[in-house]
Amino acid sequence: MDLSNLNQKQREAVTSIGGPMLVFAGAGSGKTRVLTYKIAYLIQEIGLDPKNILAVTFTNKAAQEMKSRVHNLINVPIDGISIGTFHSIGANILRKEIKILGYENNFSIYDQTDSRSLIKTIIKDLDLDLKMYDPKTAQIRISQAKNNMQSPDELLSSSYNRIEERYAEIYKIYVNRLNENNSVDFDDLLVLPIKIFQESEEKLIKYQDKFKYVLVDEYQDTNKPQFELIYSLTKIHNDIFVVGDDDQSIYGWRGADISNILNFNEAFDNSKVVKLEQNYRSTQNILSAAWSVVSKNSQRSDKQLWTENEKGDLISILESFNERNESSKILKNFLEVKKNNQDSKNSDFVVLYRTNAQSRVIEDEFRKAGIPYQIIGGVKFYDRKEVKDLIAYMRLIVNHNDSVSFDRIINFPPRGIGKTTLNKIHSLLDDKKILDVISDLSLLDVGKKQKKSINDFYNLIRLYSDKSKNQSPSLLINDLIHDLGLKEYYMNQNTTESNDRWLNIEECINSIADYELLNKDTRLSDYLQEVSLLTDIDSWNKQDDVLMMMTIHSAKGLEFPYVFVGGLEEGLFPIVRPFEDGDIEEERRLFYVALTRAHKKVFLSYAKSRRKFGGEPIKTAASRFINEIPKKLINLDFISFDESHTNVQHNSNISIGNIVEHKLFGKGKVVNIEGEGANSKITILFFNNERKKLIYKYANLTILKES
DNA sequence: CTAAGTCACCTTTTT
DNA sequence: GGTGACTTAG
Repeated sequence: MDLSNLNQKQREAVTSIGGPMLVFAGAGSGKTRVLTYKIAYLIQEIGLDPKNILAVTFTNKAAQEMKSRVHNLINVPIDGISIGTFHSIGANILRKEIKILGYENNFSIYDQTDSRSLIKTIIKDLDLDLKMYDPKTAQIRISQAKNNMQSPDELLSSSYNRIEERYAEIYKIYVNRLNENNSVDFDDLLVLPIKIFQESEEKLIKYQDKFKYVLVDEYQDTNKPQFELIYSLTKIHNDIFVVGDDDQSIYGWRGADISNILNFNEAFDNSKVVKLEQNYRSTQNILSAAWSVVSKNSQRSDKQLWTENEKGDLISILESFNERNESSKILKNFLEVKKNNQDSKNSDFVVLYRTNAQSRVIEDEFRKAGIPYQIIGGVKFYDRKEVKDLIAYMRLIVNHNDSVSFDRIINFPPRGIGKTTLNKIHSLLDDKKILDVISDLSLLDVGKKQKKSINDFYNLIRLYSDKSKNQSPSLLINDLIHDLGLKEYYMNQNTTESNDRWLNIEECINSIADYELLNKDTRLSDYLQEVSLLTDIDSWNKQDDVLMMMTIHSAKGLEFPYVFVGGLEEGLFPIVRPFEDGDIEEERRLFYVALTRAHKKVFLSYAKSRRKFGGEPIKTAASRFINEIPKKLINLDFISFDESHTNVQHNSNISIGNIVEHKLFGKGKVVNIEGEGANSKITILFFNNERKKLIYKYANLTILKES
């Protein structure tokens, strides 16, 4: 195999076979190349069968790309390889083995919304107050417990008050309900395979034997179950190869444990470490800026990127009056770069931001200018109501236990089944399948009309269930939509909104057809699994010449010649939450990730005031991260004040983050300010955890500490 | 039971 | 400025 495209370190990583290896791969150091060559090398030079390789990537898209790159390198079919995200690999294992745990292999995969609505039902069933026992909090607690691999009983015994105990109780019921619904949530996709391996030595050996070589990308963002999974799979043969960069660890908030990478050689005996420090992506100036920022972090492995690339442009700072102004400056600079670089394409540019909410204003500006763009993230296609409704039909057709989907569609489109009737159905549930409950309506005490429509619904689902055994998903869905009269339903409303909804249904039909084309002999359940694990980024077509907009989290692993980062303001990036020392080091790593996406040029932008929730503008200050970049790397010419807007009043000396005292309510922290001056409304989170909104001029606050 | 209208909370980040 | 939960009139 020709390895002349690799530098010496990369070659070492590729050719050193056997035993655990950790590759510290800095941003732009050829990490993907190393992984691709490694897989190709294992197949071609070592003679490993592709089906004995497990490769974990961070997105499904990355998996697809890796597969085709390896194929291009060695020209041998590698269809047998197991490659995908942790979640999709977990799902595939469960499809085959979940019977051991008392589920059927046609299980549904619940997303966050589905799982939250199940939790909500449970809290209501327990007659608990939804204000006191918040479904969202419960969901977070449960997810954390699962990611710590804590059982409901373990959570219960570690609870320190009544409320926490209740959450543990909700957790316990939730686990049972999922099981009764023959459904799993996202966390289960990681945790249940581990459980199978714990309970069945035979299965564990089977998979240890199958996955003779295990490779993991973005290792710095693995969490406890993910570590556990690969640890148990590789325990015997020890052939594990991981690639990562602790400086790019940005998923701590969802349980990713940076110590997985920092302590790799303690977990895996006799491991080797290779550091890739030569960067091929960015200019020297960008790298120096990135370095000056991330080196402020205390918890990091020792390494420093270097490059042979030219110094390049300085980093430009764009200062704006407000978020609208910011958007137009981004647009203006985009147009200018394009003008000065005639061969640059729209797709050479990306606009990054900390939160999805920031995209709207920027989007407006580019739409008005007629620049084609695509937004990744935000409200996902498969999260839309109409799409979820359709998916719920498919799920119930496949899985008759799925009560969450049942509840969703029993009265959609409206067929006269209300809350009362639904409650009566649920009271007959016991441990039956939800669909079987309505197979016999003699026990159900509801009106004639209701009975008729429930019965029609039952027959419809049964009919399509039978059809699904020998009809292709796309034909099936077309018929179903026709039978439900969905087109008429949306068209009759004849609003822009309902028209949009119908278009989304059509897009959904297309996506099924596409999926069918790419995957022979697809069953409905395959498509459903695909859909639940798909993210926006997976559907991004790189061929399209469009400018991209996305959060920095979504941009992980991507690169662009020109990068704009918007909203570099204290409180937004880095984001800070009252009474919680948010992880500033993780925010800094996020900023590092943002900078290192760029090949040629970075624009950092901030606004001096910004609206939140469409409310009054709030004064904002430039992000500390901007000040962490040495002045010599910054192009100050780009700082321009908007003269027309300089007469802003800023007479109140109170600002977000101040600790204040109120005569009546005591001490608290300012978390929000709406408006300016004496009439501004100050939101204060008092130390007794009460939140109050006060008018500044009446509140008579004493500022105890400036933030 | 439905549809239309009001309200509260929201925004970190995602598989 | 958007969503989902709750309310109220038919």
